[in-house]
Amino acid sequence: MDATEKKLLIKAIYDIVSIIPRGKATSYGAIARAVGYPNLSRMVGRIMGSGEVDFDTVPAHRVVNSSGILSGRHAFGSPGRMAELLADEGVAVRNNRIVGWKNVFWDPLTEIQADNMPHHPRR
DNA sequence: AGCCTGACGCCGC
DNA sequence: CGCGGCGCCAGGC
Repeated sequence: MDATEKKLLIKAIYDIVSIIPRGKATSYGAIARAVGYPNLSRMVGRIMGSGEVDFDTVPAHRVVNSSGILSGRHAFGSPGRMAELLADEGVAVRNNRIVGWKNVFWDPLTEIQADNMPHHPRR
């Protein structure tokens, strides 16, 4: 993967993360699939934790692993900060894991398609 | 080039 | 549900 491709990939990832709704969360793998690189879930995590992400504009706290576990919590300053940010949005966290993960999970692929069909109800 | 690491994910037990 | 094992792949050394 050359520098140009990587740059585009990073932008695509930021775009996805930026539209994760409040009260929802998605996973590294789901983002990787949405941007067309299904095998690069690890790289999504690497980028989120690279220190280059502006947490004020990119809601990185809404990205967890496929089980709903806050695997990136150590990058938020204090240990409980990530859970705190989620709690403020109505997402409960217990033992570093999102409570009711299946219902909180927001899949970029299916949800973005729903956004493009304004004449049909979407949740 | 080889070796190790890791905000990952899937499967089996 | 937890845990280990394995596949995955970019980056750092």
